[in-house]
Amino acid sequence: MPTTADDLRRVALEEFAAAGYLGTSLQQIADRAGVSKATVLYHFTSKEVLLEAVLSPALDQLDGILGQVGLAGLQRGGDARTEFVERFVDFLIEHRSAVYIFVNQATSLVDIPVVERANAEIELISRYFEENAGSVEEKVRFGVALGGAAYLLAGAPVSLPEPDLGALRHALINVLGDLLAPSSAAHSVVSASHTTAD
Amino acid sequence: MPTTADDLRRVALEEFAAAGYLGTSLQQIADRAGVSKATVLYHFTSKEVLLEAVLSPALDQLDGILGQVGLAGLQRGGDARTEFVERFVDFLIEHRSAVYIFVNQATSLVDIPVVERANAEIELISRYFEENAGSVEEKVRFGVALGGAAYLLAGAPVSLPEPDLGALRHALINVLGDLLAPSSAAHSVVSASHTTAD
DNA sequence: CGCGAATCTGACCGATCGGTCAACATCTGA
DNA sequence: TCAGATGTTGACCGATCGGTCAGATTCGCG
Repeated sequence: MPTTADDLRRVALEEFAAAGYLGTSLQQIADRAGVSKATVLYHFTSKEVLLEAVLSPALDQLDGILGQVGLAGLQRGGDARTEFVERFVDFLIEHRSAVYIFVNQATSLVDIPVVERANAEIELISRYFEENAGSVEEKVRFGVALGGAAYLLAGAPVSLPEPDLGALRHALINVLGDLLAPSSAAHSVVSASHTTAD
Repeated sequence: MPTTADDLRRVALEEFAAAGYLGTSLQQIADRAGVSKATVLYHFTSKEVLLEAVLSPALDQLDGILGQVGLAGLQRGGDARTEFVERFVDFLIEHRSAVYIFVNQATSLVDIPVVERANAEIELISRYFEENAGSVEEKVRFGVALGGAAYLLAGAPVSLPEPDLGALRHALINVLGDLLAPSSAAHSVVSASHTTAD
């Protein structure tokens, strides 16, 4: 059974992603969770602490992915890249609300520790892709992949087949695979065998 | 010489893009423009009207691009697509702050007419790319291109060579050209002849 | 049972929000 | 010159914000 704190984390995640951190009041979160505003501030000492509790699980998992794949392999672009893309897409889908928050609202959420942690991790990954040939374009490719995926996975007015996450995952792996391929060769590096049927 | 209304539009555009529409108060805009808050509300009857005045020029230009290129050509993917990509990238760069606002803050700005107009235009373009083969992946490619470019052009933590917009433009045309190419063939459809030197 | 810890709440606080208004300054053309 | 339009301002308004606090309620456990 979900505890009150769990409910509040879940509701806050949805509201922060849909209406924005600044656009969501503690009163709204309390109402949707069926408790009073004072209860929210009992479980989380401030709105910032609530945001941190909402984003931290996603950032922890991102840390894990970077550790497993090994960032060194991303530079020269071997199998580590294709493996990274698959794990990265699964991460983006599973934590799409959290990713949307710290990708699309980071610029307006300065001086909040958990947001600065997210920015640091994004910049870290970006640097490894950058150290390949064609520095500027490589950076652009990574930035477009990250920002584009976050935009697409949360409320873009590009009506997607919402329940069919499998097809979305397949398409994202292909598109991001192309974007993050080490050179301009090797299209569709992820074969259909990795995913369910088209 | 810039009028007070011009100053307010310029300052509001920067603030809305940097701190978000909800995160920017009329007092901040007034202070940065060197006038009182009441003066802001004299020139623009409400905060929403100010937002509309800030976003409308970009949306008008987007209308113009769609009219010139001709949306019909985008479906079958001929020369119209490559021409569209170049015009689109120039539009994204020139109006990057406005694009960032109505791409990354649209979900939290519901029921605001100018934002709904922006969503309608984005959805319109998306539909033309969708009617090609591979519906889902085509949509994903367009969504990633738009959201990614908007993310990259405004404050992404992917430190770019800021003054060198020419290199950025070149890279974006290549990357978006790849993403929006009608099939999985024809990499780097935009040759170097279209841009300045590398 | 009973008692302390954990949970929850309504009332309240200062600050800031977008917006209104009457008064004042400045400019313009007859 | 002077009257009306235009521009600007400080004072003020109700509403809502994040956050505090004392007290009520419920829970776990000897």
